[in-house]
This record gives sequence, structure tokens and C-alpha cells, in this order.
Amino acid sequence: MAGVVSAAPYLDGLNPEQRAAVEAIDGPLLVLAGAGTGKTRVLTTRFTHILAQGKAWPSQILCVTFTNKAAREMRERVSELIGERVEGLPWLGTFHSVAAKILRIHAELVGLKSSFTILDTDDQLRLLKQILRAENIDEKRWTPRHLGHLIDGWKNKGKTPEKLSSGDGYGFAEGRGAKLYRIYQSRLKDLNAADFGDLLLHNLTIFQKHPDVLAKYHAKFKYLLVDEYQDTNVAQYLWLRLLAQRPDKSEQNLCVVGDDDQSIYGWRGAEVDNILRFETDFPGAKVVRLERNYRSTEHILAAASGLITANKDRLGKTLWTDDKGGDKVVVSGVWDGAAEARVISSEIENWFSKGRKYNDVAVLVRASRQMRSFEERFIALGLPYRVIGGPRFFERAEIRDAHAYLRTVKSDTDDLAFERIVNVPKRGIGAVTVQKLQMAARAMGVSLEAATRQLVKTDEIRGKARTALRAFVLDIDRWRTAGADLSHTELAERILDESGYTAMWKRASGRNGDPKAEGRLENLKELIQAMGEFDTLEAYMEHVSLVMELDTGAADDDKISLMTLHGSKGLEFPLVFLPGWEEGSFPSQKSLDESGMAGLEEERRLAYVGITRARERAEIYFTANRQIYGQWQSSIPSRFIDELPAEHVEVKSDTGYFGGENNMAGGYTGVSESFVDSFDASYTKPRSPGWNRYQQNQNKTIDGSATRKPTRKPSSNFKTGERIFHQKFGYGHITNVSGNKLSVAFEKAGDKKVLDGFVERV
DNA sequence: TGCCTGCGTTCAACC
DNA sequence: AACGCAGGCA
Repeated sequence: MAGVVSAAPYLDGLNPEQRAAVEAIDGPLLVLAGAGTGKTRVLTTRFTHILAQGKAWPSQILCVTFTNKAAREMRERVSELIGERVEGLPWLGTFHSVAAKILRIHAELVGLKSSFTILDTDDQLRLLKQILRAENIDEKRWTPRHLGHLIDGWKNKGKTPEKLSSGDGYGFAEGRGAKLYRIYQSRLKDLNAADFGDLLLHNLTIFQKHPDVLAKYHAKFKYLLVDEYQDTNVAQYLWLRLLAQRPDKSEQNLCVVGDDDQSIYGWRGAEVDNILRFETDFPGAKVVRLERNYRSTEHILAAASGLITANKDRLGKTLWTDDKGGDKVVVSGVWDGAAEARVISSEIENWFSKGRKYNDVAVLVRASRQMRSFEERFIALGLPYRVIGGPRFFERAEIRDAHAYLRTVKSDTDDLAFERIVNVPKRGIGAVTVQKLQMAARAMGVSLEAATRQLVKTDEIRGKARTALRAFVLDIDRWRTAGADLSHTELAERILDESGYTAMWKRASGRNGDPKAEGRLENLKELIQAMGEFDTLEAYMEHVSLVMELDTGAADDDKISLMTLHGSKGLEFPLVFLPGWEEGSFPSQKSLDESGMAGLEEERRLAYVGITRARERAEIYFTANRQIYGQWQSSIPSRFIDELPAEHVEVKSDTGYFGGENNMAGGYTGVSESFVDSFDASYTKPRSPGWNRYQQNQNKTIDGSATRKPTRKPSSNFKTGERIFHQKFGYGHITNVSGNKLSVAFEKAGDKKVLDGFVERV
């Protein structure tokens, strides 16, 4: 074999650890791959190696990732490596897409037809809402969202209703949680639908109840590769274990690659435990650690590594790099969110003026709503940018409406789709009529559409509603007939046109001047175009359900990338900006409230992921004032800032931040008065006077938008004896001002403290 | 039935 | 700040 290996050009340039991970193709293998250690390269090379060794055909390798992005990249890189021999890689994809593929084949084993629809979150919530109503449960107290979380949680754990233990769901609606889950699952079956969690869950059921089916997959998949193993939840873990552990213990060729320090999906059920337990689950597993970082300079790597050591729950790795020196990680304090966007934008302009690319630059935010201030600033300055993630194309109302039309025409049992569009555009069919239809459907045990066809024949529904419903079912019939002769894009165009849906938005755009309508019409055009890239409507719909994003295509455009920290995993950029490092935002208060220390550690891993995206330079920002829920609040810099090793950090604060363990600010340098807010001409529809009681108290600008300046002053202005308010400790008065430090006696705590954050004058 | 208005709630990340 | 919901009214 040695001869074969040395003749393999794809192995050139691998370091010894990488090479070990690639060549150990038989038996279970755990690759602990730190950030920037060439994980994807190892996975793709290993894939290639298996093929080159003649151990398996491409169709015999199961390779799963979490994101479509990762799957796409794997596919491209493997294709590159193996050149023209590639005959498609049918079993390379996300967990959900592979599971969906398997479920389509065996759908009847769990009571579905292979044409089942995949429900998105919105459909799921509407269905849950209906169920709660039908069960006479107060949806204010027990919200559909709440129930949805509960059910998703069970599905993530691999629990079908039968597998719930007696205490499960006890806390929901007086112990009715489990029953509601059962009802929900049976409704899904009636609707011939599956939600995201079901894709995996049904797979488990099939594998567990039908060993013959499982045996087929054992025979089929000779090798299994798993990316981001630290992010697998229990259901995914069980799924992999079923596929990998053959009854005769032969050929457990499962290779998992992961990094416990980059586990950031605890909220969706990821269990870091899975990776910690691997050697127990698969006795005799080899373990390879990749610790040489090829991505970042020394300071960046050291800053991130220092931060992550604050986490208790980790396997521990020591990343190293040959790339000594470089820029320290920059930490800057700014006045508010607008200033943050301004400063970062001008840094980017600076970077560009030095001959670097916008493509080199990423702005990574904690939550997608933080993107807005950056978008506004980029637009104002004419900086090119792309948003990765964020509000998804396929989640927009107009796109879902269009899909609902297509689903209705394709299936006469898709109640959720039918209900969505029966009165869109308005046809004079109100809530009362829809209610009647639902009751009739339930009574007759048929679909909404079938019930409608029945009811328009009787006098149950009269007048305008009856006429409208009649016309509507006739439309559906006509579209179904037309569908036989037309391509799916032509059909879609025709439906949108004849239903009056496009016209509805055209009207809105013309008369009311609704500025969003124009965009919606463009989205609809884009939708038709996207459909054209698929051969059939079914293929398109599958893509929509599982991918939920449009290929943003043209990566050759030079643009700044704007995305969430979660969305940035697996990417790298020479220059990375990390705004919004304030307590409450990052680490997210919600995460701390819900998950305590585990939540904090996950937030810290997220910080680690953020910093390690940077190749040359990372800049962290925090603000003194931030608007939260429409209210100005003072901020406390994130504790993660204090946890960065000081010798790898350069502080550029100009907001009066003081204190902290690193005593990093070096004092207040004054807020520049020359900040000029860019004029925000964004249109908001005027509502009734006093539509928001907060707004009544606010000043109005000429465009009607509300402004209220932060009440906070930089701390250096304070004098002994002054009464102040501190976000964390409440009211108190200043006992001493000395250099950068304020000593304060707090009323509530009753003791003196040296402040570590911003204060408010009262 | 549908629009207007006021009130109350929510506001993390992804497939 | 942005939405969803419900009650009042045309």
C-alpha cells in the first residue's frame, strides 16, 4: 500500500497529524480539530483517500455536515480532488437532507406517503395553535411557541410520544404536554407532513422497528464521515450509532471530526457529551488531535486561547502557530450603536484604501437584529456588503404565500397551505367562514379543500363568501389542469397572476406607496428564477424546505460580509469586527437565564469562534449606550473582554470606560462632539397618535422618527458626593474619585465598590 | 368582512 | 421598535 500512498498527490503538504487522520480509514476514528487546523482539508482528503484506495464507491460513503454551506464546500473540494471521475456524491449532505432522502424511500413505514411535505417553523406554529384551540387551552398562558419548543426538545432527544417518560410535559397545560404531542404527531400524519425534527425521528423509528431496512444501509454505507460532531444532538447521535454499529461489530468505519471548544448549538439540543463519550461508544477508536493552526497570527490565537481557558468543561487543546507577531486584538469602546457602525465603517474604508479587499472583511454580530445599524451605515456610505443568514429569503411572507399556492395546487390535502391563501389576496372570506370550513372538515374527516367543495353546494355559507369560495376552487381546478401542459415556472407565474396575488402588491406599491411592496414584487420574480434552476416543482420544494437559502451566487463580487457569529463558523477572514460585546447582549442574558453556567460557557465558545475567524486582525467593540427593546440603556462591557489575556490586547477606548481587571481603558478621553448622525430617511407608516406610549415622550425629528439621546454621561465627569445609578448595583453615591476609579457606596448593597462599568447621573 | 385603533408582548442562534 | 390580537365601527 505504501507505493499507492506515495503516488497520491492529494496527500502532499499534509502535516503528520493530518496525514494520520486521513490514512486511518479503517475502524472508528475521532479527530479533535481545533479552529483553523485544516479540518475540512482532512475530511475531504480522507474522502478522496478512501476512493483512491478502492475501498468504496462515492455512493457508499455517507458524509454528513450541519450546514448547507459546509456540505457545498465539501462537495466542491472532493470533486476537485478526485477530478473527473466524480459521479455525484449522493450521500453527502446535511443531517436533515440525508434523513429526508431516506425517509422519502421508507415513508410508508411511519404512515406517510413519500410525497410528504416538510413543514417550516411557521406552519408548525399555526398547526400547534389550532391544536391548542381545539383542546380549549388558553393560548396566552400556554403559547404555541412554548409547546413547539417542548416538542422540538423531545424530538432532539429522539423521543416519540410513546417514548416519553411519565414526567415529561407535566409542566405544560396542567400535565397535558404529552397528550398534545401525540395529537400533533397524528395531525402531521393526517396532513402527510413532517417537521424538521421528524426527519431524524422517523428515521430512528424505521431503523429500530425494521432491522431489515437498517441492514440494507449497513450494507450500503461502508464509510461514515461526520463533520462538527460536537454539535450533534441525541437524535443525530442515535441515528449515527444505528448506522455505524453493525450487529456483528464488523467494519465500524465511522470517522467523526469536531472541536469541543466550538460547540455552539446547545440551544438546539447539541450534546458535547457525544464527543466526550466517543471512545467509550466505539472501543478501540483511534484519536488524532490537530493542534497546529494555519489561520491566525500569534496574538489572535493567543487571545482566543486565553479566553477559552475560562471554560471548565472542555477536553483541552493547545493550539500553536508558526505565524509569530501580527496585530494584537483591538478592543474599542464607543458611545453607542450608531458610533459603532460609523467607526467600523471608517476602519473598513481605511482598509480598502490601503489596497485590500472588502471580501477580506467580516462583521460578526451576536443577533441578526444587530445587523441593521451596519446595513444602514454601509448603504449611507455606499460600501458594498452581503448579508449571510439573517432574514431568509424563503421565510418572507410573499414567498411563503407563493409556496402555499403551489402546495395547494399540488396537493388537495395540504390544509395549512390552503388556509394560508384562501383569503390572500382578500376575497371576502373571513375568519368566520374559515372556522366553518374547519369544523366541516373535521366533522367529515376530510381535508379543508374537500370540505370547501362540499360546503359551497349547500346553504351553509352564503353570499359573498360562497361566491368567492366557488371561484377559488374553480381556480384551483383550472391551475391543476394547466399544470399538465406548463413548466413549473410558467405555472407559478400563471397562478400568481390569475390569483391576483401580484396585483395585490402592485396596488400596495402604487397607491399607498408601501415601500416594502416593491421589494416583495422583486422577490417574487427572483422566486420564479430560482424555481427555474430545478427540473421539477418537487425538486424545488425539497430544496426550499431543506436549504432555506438562495445561493448568493457571485462570490467574485467584492463585498463586506455581515453575518451572525453562528453563521460564521467554518469561515475565515483577514479582518474581523466583533461589535456589541456588552453584558446582556453578549453574553446574551437570555442564555444565562435559561442555562446558567452552561449557557455562559457556550457564549464564551461563541466568542472564541468569533475571534478565531480572523487571520490578520480582530477588533472587538462595546458601546456605552445601547437601545434595547426601544429603550436606551447603559451598558457594561462584556466580561469576555476582561478575560482576554492583556498582553495580546490593545485598547482603544474613547468612551470613559474604566476599571475592569485589566484596568485597560487608561481613562476617559472624551466623546467627540463632531459625531454627525447620518440622516435616516427610512419610511415608517404613520400610525395613530400615541400608538406607542413610549414614543409619546420622545422628541420627533422632521421625518417623524423618534429620537431620544442617551441620558448617560461618560464617567469621568462625576464628582464626590454625586448620586449615581449603576446598571448592576443600583443607586449609590460617590465617595471618592481617583484617576480612573470611582468608589461608590451603594444604597442597596450597603457596601462600597469600585466600579467596573458605566454609570448614570441621577 | 375588513379597517382602525389601542393594548400587550416580545426581542438568539439553524436545518 | 415591531407585532399580534381583540374590540369597535362602517
